[in-house]
Amino acid sequence: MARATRDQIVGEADRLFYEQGFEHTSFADIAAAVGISRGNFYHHFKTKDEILLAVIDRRLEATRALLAAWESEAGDSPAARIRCFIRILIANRAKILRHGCPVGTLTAELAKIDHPALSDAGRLFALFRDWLARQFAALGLGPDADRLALHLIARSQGIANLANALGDAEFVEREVADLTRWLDRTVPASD
Amino acid sequence: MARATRDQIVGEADRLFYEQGFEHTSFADIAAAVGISRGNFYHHFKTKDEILLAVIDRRLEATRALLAAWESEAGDSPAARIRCFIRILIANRAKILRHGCPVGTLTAELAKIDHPALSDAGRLFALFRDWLARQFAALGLGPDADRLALHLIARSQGIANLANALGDAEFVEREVADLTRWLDRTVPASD
DNA sequence: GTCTATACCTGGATAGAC
DNA sequence: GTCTATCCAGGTATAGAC
Repeated sequence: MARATRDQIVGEADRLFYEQGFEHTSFADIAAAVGISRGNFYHHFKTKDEILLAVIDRRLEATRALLAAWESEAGDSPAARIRCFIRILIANRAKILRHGCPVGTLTAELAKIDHPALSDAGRLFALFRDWLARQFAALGLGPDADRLALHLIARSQGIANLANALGDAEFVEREVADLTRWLDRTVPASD
Repeated sequence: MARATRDQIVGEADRLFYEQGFEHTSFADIAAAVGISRGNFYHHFKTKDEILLAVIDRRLEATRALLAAWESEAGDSPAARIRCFIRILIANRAKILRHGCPVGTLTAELAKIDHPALSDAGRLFALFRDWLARQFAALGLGPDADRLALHLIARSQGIANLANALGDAEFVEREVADLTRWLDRTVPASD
């Protein structure tokens, strides 16, 4: 079954790009993780850039599913939805301490090596940005919605970044608590 | 003169590691930038890790000098000194938009490839952390000094990170203004 | 669709002449 | 201290058998 092998390749590549970085991960690494030969690998993907784009697509799809899950999970409350976003720092704490934020580290790496897929990776940020902005707008903060969304993403990035550098789990909890207080101060009391 | 060539190598490596990343920069790149042959290169540095350590040392030295400059520049006001720290985001804006924060991106890269020099790079963060904590302590915020220092560094990292991803200079100025207001709220009115 | 074999290149590292 | 020449490992990519 062609699809199954292809999906496995993309899945392992996704994990390895996150854990070891894009450049640091070789075809041999991915092939070994899937349990296929390097030759077979090329039957599914011609170049490394091609598999990077497939990984980004996979992440985009996963992100859309995540946002949809938060919407149904948190019901009609935009503030509760935003809290779902903040809570991923806690839920994924262990991985973030070791490998940082999947979106932020990939974007940073692609920016550094001036990779053409940088703009594609940027769409991951845009997904969160637009979704968060919609939640803030739903709270009646329309004029500042995008500004607030970016602020929140920047704060999250900073926490993930430093948590990764320090390896300090307590720091994450303290900063998440601080970020939650910021949200409470920012949203109208009605919510 | 041995020293001169060595310093040139470290200087160019420092720049290239920042602009292109550590792994992405080859000996050929550095040698070409300095204008020497690869063979000569090895007369000064035996391994790539050796030159990485030299670059980190150089950055540690430069950071100490920077902090000392801020201390004399801002006189006896700890709050003014902290504002110097925040202002580097504005002063280095152009470079940050293109390559991110030199400290944060190096640390993130070394963490991702599990490089032994990660702890050495961590000393760069520690330098800022301790210095900022001392300033907050001087403001009478002793019990929270380290917490506040880390919060400030995380906020800066987030701004640099997202600025790099978005390529948006206006975002930096908005967030720096926000961070400055945070500082004004945090420090006792006396200062 | 999967494999083995292999071509080709880049990058880190060494040897030895000058 | 600087060079040229060279080695070797690992990484991308291709050819072709099964």
